[in-house]
Amino acid sequence: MPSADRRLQPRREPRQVRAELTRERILAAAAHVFSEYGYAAGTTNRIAERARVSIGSLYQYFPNKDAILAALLVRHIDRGTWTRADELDLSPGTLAATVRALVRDAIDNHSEDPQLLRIMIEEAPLSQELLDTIDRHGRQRVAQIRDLLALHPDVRVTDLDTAAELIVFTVEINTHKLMADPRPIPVERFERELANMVTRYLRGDRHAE
Amino acid sequence: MPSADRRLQPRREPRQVRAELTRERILAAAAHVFSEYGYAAGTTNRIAERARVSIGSLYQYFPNKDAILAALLVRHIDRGTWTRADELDLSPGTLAATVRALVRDAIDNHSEDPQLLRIMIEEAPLSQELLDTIDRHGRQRVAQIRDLLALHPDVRVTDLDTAAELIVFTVEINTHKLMADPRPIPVERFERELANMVTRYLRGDRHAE
DNA sequence: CAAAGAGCTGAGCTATTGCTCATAATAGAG
DNA sequence: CTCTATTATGAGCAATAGCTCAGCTCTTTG
Repeated sequence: MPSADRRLQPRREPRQVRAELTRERILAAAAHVFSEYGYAAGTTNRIAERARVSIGSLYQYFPNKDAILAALLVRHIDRGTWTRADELDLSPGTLAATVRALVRDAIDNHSEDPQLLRIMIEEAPLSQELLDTIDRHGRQRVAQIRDLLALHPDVRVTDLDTAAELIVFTVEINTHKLMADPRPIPVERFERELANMVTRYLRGDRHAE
Repeated sequence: MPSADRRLQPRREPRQVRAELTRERILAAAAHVFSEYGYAAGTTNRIAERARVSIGSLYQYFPNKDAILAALLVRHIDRGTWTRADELDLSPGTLAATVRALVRDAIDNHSEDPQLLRIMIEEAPLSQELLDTIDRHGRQRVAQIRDLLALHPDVRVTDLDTAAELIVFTVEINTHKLMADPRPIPVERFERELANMVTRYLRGDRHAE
């Protein structure tokens, strides 16, 4: 299983509709196969078979197996995550609602194919390039949330940067957990408690620490 | 790469000291190799080589590759996690300190070989049996924390079960993240903010929700 | 309606892996 | 010291993976 070739770009750009369709079929099949078998056992032959495409065709559009998963991941990232900050209410007394919107957004963004998402994040041998892309998006999101927190009058947390990082990660990872859990907590309860935790944290408090 | 044989027990129980040492060397080597290469690329031959043991010897004590990682995981679990509940202070006004102790404990428990731990949890193809073991321990821990929360006078959260599950997972996973992060937050800051979040959540508050 | 290029096919090559087994070395009992 | 059970060895097998390439079919173009 050599994968010395680290290119992630297709070796041939689709020029006909037919080709575009094939590429699409491959990606769709890959999503199914990875999600069902995991990354290691999700073989390229299985993917090709499921896409009803020959293995040769698969390798015309993806230089190697990693590139297929990378394409799926990039596509997911590009679909965007988290509500845009400017659509949120920043008037006093609205923190709970704001946080709740963020939590709900995270849930929505992960309810599509949680199993695939888990595999992409946990099992995939990500290239450095891809890791950087993910990292960049992560930072961007953290920065966005930090700015949001800075603007909201109800936020009384001292260390804004750490707080932003902490809640972005916590919300995201807990959502993953919810989706993957074989016996998950009911969504409403989960959403409420997670939002409560974040809200109370951000509000700070006047008790003795 | 067949692994139809799902046994996790050794095929031969060590009866001489020499054998016990060999087994130990294999496990130590496996920890290194998995931690360095990941599960898939951490081949049994590499492990045997690192342990300075023939591949045949390896297969005398572990029926298959999965069993090696399983043994490492079980060993980690058995080392125990989280402070015993009865050592904690339950008098009023001590919630922050209590939570902080729990957080610190989680950090301590994961600082040994975070990379290996990550691989065990994320990359390992866990058998149902092992999954059940992990699940059981998880439930036990959640139950333990829930009982603790029920006893503490400062805790004002309504849904105790959900709260316990939420904070156990959140603390653990955030600790993982901290360890794995290429550019991690300073530990003290991390510890403080995470503990703050949990404490404030548990305290509840009297603001309008 | 050709010619040319784009797209597709799948048998099979190469590499690698998990693992076996016949054999040798070593340890401990009597 | 001898005999037996235990432990160790490593060449190599069987399985399977990722991936190539020579030749085919289909589209497009002029």
